[in-house]
Amino acid sequence: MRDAYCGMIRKEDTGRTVTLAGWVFRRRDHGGLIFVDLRDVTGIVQVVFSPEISRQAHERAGDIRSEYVIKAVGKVERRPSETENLNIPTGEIEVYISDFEILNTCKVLPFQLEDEEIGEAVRLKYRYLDMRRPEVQKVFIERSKAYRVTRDYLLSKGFYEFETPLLTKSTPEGARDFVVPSRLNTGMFYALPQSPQLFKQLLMMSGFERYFQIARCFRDEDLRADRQPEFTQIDIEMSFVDREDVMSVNEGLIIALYEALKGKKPPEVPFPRMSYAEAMEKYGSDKPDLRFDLPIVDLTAIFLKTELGVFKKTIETGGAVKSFVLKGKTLSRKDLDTAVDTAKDLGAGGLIWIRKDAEGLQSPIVKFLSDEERSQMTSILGLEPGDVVFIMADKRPKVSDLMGRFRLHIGEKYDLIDRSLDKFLWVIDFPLLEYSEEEKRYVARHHPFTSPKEKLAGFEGDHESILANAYDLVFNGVELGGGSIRIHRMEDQSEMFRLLNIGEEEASDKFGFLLEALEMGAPPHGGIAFGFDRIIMMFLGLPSIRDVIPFPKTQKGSCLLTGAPSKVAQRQLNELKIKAIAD
RNA sequence: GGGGUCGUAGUUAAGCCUGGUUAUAACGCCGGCCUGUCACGCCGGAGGCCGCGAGUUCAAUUCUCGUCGACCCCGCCA
Repeated sequence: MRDAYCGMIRKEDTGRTVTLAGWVFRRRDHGGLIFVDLRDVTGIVQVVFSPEISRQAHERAGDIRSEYVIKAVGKVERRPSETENLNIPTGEIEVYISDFEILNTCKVLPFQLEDEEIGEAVRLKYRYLDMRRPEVQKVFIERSKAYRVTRDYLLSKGFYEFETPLLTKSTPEGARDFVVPSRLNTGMFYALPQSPQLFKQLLMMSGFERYFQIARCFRDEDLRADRQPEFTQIDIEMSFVDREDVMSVNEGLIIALYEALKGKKPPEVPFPRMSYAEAMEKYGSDKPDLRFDLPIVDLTAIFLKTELGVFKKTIETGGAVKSFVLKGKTLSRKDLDTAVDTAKDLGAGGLIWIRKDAEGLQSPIVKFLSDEERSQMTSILGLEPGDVVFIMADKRPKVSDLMGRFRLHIGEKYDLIDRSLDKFLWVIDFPLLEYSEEEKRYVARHHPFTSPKEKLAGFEGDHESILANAYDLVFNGVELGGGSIRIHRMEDQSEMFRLLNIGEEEASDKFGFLLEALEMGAPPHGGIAFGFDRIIMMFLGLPSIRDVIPFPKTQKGSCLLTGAPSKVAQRQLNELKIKAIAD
């Protein structure tokens, strides 16, 4: 149909007669002369309709409108020198059209493609138009590149690519399942996979040793800027490996993706590591953003004998006093009051601020502090005039979490985040278990097949002190992925179930097939899964995961383009023996 | 489940706090003119259930409540 691409024509093609096909991007009708920017997937080129070339083509070109689809034949010519457009790659030439054909017309669009400020709802309703925009197309071309880089890298490292079932078994633990009714088995349901976790472990038991899948996963939980109910993971599992093996192979994958999408090497290789304990202590988060330094300092030791009521009470009941210092910013009394309000919005009981000036420490509470407390604070925090200390006191895990979120808020608000930096971080040594208030028992922090760093047999101590052979990769404060070395022996798995308070019957009912496989020569194995969409989003510097998914869902989980989810015909429900109990 | 922001021509916004005139602008659209534009230019024109419903009021785009939708966050989720 065509023999040249719009965006590829260069001055070297001068004199060539080309047949182009594409969309009318912009039209500049001068009456006697009509310019059209013709666009295809490669870019745009200026085509000229002139009565001196073809009276008939020029006349008909008057009817052309935005986004008409045309095929046009013409001769490539150098532009007159003063009319070159150096802002576009094809700006040195133009194509004089001798004949053209309108392949399709186009109604007036609901929004202009060149308008960058269109609301997201309109863009999603007409996503196919939104994706006509070159900047949006670029995202998905980069995404396509990322698939290829992933496959090239993993295949070159001896991995085999698999597909695992989408219609699978609902398993407890983890996220809420999307459920699919089975017509052939009335009253029974499949679940869409939250991840291919159990299948990839079974493939290790099959002896493939290195598995990967670019896998669609489903989780029926509330959406966020970086969370969609269906998303894509790079899912990986390896046999006869320890933690170092998994981390180094996968660091290589992430570096390859970073280089492909950002066109440069990551700043720090190998990626630095931090224990979960340190991350929580210093940054109040298991995914610290290291692009700004605002470390949290524990002041509990200073205030062991304090007269200040809040601190005294908190410390007596086993809580902690945490702080960080904001340097180099001038905060008014109003700014400080706003900070207190923000802290309360985050869920803090309160926030204490102390300002250091030439005379000393200024704060509503400073009169309750002893001289020693003041001087210790000044020296431990290295306070200088102009600094502001923010302090919270609360129960232990809560105060870290609150300070972590407050740290992010202050970092954001006072523009402390150096956006030119990219900070990778492996977070390791996660706790194996965490207490679930809801279920009144310990649950696996990662999943129940994660191996502990030490033997569980006979363990009777503090459940929360057991560390897991697990690792997360964090990038600029966002979790890109995580994984673990798995339990591969049945006796260790039984110990794990004992700690989780899962009975033998329940275990065999829910995961029997996996447990049986463990007893039939399961090799040591471990793996990781990365959020593919998140990687694309982060490496392209985009603010939302919706920007990198062709047809994403809104925050309420609906698709504005198709109208999903929707009601289904009564006949379909009848076949499934399903009755809706609410409208 | 909870907290917050937003909803006005096709699009993006102003007006609303402090109720009352023909609801304003830009882009887009339609018609006319234009042979060197590239966000072409100039002249003229059309286009509104002010998201929806109730309430307050002589009077509501404007105030109140509810509801629907979009977005951000907490819970939830790895």
